[in-house]
Amino acid sequence: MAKQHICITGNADHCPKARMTIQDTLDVVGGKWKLVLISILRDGKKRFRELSREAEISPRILSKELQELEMNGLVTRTVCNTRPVTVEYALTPYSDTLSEVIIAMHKWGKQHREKIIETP
Amino acid sequence: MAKQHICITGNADHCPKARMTIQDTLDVVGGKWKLVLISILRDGKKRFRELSREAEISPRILSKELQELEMNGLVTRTVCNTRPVTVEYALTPYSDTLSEVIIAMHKWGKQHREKIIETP
DNA sequence: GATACCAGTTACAAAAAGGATACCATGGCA
DNA sequence: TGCCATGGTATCCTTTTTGTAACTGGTATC
Repeated sequence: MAKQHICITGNADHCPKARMTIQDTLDVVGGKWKLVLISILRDGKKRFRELSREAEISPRILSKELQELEMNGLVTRTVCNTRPVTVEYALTPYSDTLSEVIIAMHKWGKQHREKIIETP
Repeated sequence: MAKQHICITGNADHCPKARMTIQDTLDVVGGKWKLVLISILRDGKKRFRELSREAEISPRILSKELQELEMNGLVTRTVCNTRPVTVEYALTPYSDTLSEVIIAMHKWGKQHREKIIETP
């Protein structure tokens, strides 16, 4: 993750547009968890443990994924001064630009599930 | 890959829709290469070596990814009886259902690239 | 015969991802 | 004082994914 094959020099000839832009997206939001976490956070902010439980993801991985999402400006981390300190994770406005991707994947997953159930 | 967390029994209460459907999609089309390959094949059918060169993917991985895509009904494999045997890979009609996902990811990658270039 | 291209496969290595457990610090409660 | 909960981190280990290099087998070309 975080490698960027963004070619600023712009020799677009050997840099087929479609392939590269999709790889750029995957660099930021690819992998097993990032889109799932964003999709969960679309229901509203959550705390660390809540996310861990809802996504069924171990603290270690969750911590790493959230840091990466934060670095890419998709998620904010807020420490609340409650009695046992709690931390809230929420989506940034910028993450809204991913709506189309998430909605498309959500729709496809739904229709695909229906398809493979009716034709076993 | 190929694990399915599709819960046919349908206890949807502990099966939050958005999360699961996105994971279903990732099971089929997740990973580093599948969407890239599909995106390349949208320009038209390609042979094995062509794909290998265009995606800069090694034969071993390419072979595996194509098999998985074929198993999921997204790609067809056709052996042509040319002199050195060639094999053509093409998208199936069903793969068109992924258009929205691919186009959305393509658009996002493009705009994200522009964003991070202008704000370094 | 030597070379090269086709479509892969095999064996092996490296890296990434994932999981389990223990641990830290803070503070509330009994 | 001991025990719980919070949000993590550290350590160790296993599994999965990805990559490299070499190789097969067939055909065509030089």
